[in-house]
Amino acid sequence: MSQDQIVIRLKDGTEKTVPKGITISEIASRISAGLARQAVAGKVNGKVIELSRAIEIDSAVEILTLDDDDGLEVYRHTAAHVLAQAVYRLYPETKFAIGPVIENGFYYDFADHAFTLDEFPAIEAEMKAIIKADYPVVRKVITREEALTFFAERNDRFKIEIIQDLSVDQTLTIYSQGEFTDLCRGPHLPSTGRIKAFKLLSLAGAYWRGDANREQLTRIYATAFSKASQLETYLKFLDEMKERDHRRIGKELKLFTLAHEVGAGLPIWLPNGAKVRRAIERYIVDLEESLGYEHVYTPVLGSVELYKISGHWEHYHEDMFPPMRIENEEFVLRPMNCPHHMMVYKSEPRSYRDLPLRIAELGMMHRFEMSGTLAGLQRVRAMTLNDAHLFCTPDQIQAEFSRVIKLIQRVYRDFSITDFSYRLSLRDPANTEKYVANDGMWNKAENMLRQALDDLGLPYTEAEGEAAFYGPKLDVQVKTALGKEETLSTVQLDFHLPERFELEYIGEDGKPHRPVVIHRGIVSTMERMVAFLIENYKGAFPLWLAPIQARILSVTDYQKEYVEEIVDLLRERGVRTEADVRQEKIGYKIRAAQLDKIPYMLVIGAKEMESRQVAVRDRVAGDIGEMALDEFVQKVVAEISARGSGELA
RNA sequence: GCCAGCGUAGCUCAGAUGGUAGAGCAACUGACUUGUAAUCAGUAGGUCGCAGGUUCGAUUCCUGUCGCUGGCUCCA
Repeated sequence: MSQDQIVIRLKDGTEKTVPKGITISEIASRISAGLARQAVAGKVNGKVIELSRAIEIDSAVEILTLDDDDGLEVYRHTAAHVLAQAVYRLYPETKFAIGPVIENGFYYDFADHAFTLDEFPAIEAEMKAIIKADYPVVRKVITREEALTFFAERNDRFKIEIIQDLSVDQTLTIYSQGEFTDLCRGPHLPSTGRIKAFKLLSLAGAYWRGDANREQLTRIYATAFSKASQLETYLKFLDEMKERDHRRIGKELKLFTLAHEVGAGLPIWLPNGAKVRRAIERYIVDLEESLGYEHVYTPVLGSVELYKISGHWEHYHEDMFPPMRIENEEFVLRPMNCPHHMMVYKSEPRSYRDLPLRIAELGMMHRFEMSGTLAGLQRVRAMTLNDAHLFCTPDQIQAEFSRVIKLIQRVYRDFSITDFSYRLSLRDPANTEKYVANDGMWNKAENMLRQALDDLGLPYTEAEGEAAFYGPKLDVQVKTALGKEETLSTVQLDFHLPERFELEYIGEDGKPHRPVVIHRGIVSTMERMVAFLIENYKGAFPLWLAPIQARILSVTDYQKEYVEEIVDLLRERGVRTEADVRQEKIGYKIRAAQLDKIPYMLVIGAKEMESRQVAVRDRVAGDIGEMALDEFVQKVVAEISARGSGELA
């Protein structure tokens, strides 16, 4: 092969010999004219680069189109630059921070101009003009000095800080389109005209570099799609997600209420919500007791001294309600149940024969959350956690951990929760003062968790800075109706609290040893769990969780007594039942029951009363015909105890 | 807490470039005794979040404040 030829391997595995220095777009043209038209970028040896970039060595080459996630990312990234250019034209005083691509869109952070929503139409119009002008996007490698000079001239403090923070050997590139130039790693579309559909979505404050102590910038959220129809579909999808919002459904179905007279973040559980919560509480307590957990009750108040021992006072102070002083002693509302459970352990001398000791509680806690973060039942200031602390010997950690994972999997199956992921939450290495100091302990705990996860073969991601102050944890992450990720279940390995509380057990050797504690929450706090379930089920709870499981509808007044008899019978058998004997047409009552998402409606007319039958209507399947009353009772009782996955309406 | 937006009957929403407000559903009353997603008629319900200011006059304009929503920090 001649010196000026190289070999490229394409996505389908075929190899091509091409001239050295060939560009990505030339390769695309050689493959097909259609691909050349659709190409937005290339991927060479795993790295995404512009179509205009040349290849000098043998490489694996992939042509990216908007059907590839990487291609769409390039597209949105260029859209972010178009947004910045439009802002630069309209409000030249604006300074530019960063404009990354995020899931489903992108944003750009600006400073020195106070944006309002009213300006969106003008910005969008300018963006359209920039797209129409079809400016080529030109990449240029520059030196650190050139870059610093350039952005100093533009007076852009953010870009200068970014450049100064990059390592000296980092190659710097700038991208220009028309009169606008931005510091950027790239890659980008060949020209602005390639953008077809975009929309500015919202405005938000965001701290520079995510640090609340630094300048607050204005962030514009936006999205872009390859086709207008896709954008439409996405916007419609956002609207539909809002229909799932637990705050909306919680109001409609009278599950809970929030009143400012009571206080922000302090929810009131209305009868319907309380029924759901009680069903969950019964379920989890029974299940835990069957697995050897021991449930206790402990007070929601605790002496400040208790939290000084635990370390909460030192590390968690700011998240707690301030102390109240009484008879020369200070008390706080507890933000976590762990210290009380430590005292359960300490209530008597322990032997290795007592371990593992699994202390559980539906423990109510209060945390001072900033007002701006509160949201329905999802983020509150008073919450009840499905908490437990497993006290065990070091040898038992592995087995206990895996029992907890199995419990999580069992519970998620019973609740039909399928969309979740595991996250190993680690200490933030850059901010160690947030955590209790003991590097040996941290490393040991992190390694043990990682080992346990690998042994179980669970897929997981790692997240720095998400650990509890006293130790690393495994979190189970789910998504809310608005697409935000949140933690539902958590398992934490703790070598710290046993130390602070000087916990001991007498080992086989007759000597005292220190136990290890595993903190775990399975069904989360009752508040967050119910919020999540409302969204997951769109308010249509499966039978075993539904606040009202059956509603008995009379066709006329004359069936009133039989209806009451059925209600009494079902209630006696533990079925949450109510009557609708209003003087309304049956269609009206059925519609009302459907809107209330009640799993079973029993239609009772003269016929049914005569034959002691019930006409059963299923929330999803509709009219499923008549059956004997006893037969229905058996059916519904069996289905409740089977905890059927429920029809996701 | 910070940035932006919003705040009209129980709920969902109209409305006037300043002359004290409407609809549907829900509620209540009456008639209809009704067969698988809305029977008809009537009644009642709001100092237009709250407090100041401008004005002859404000719910509409201005300021402050409270609440809610989205986001940031935080987080079960």
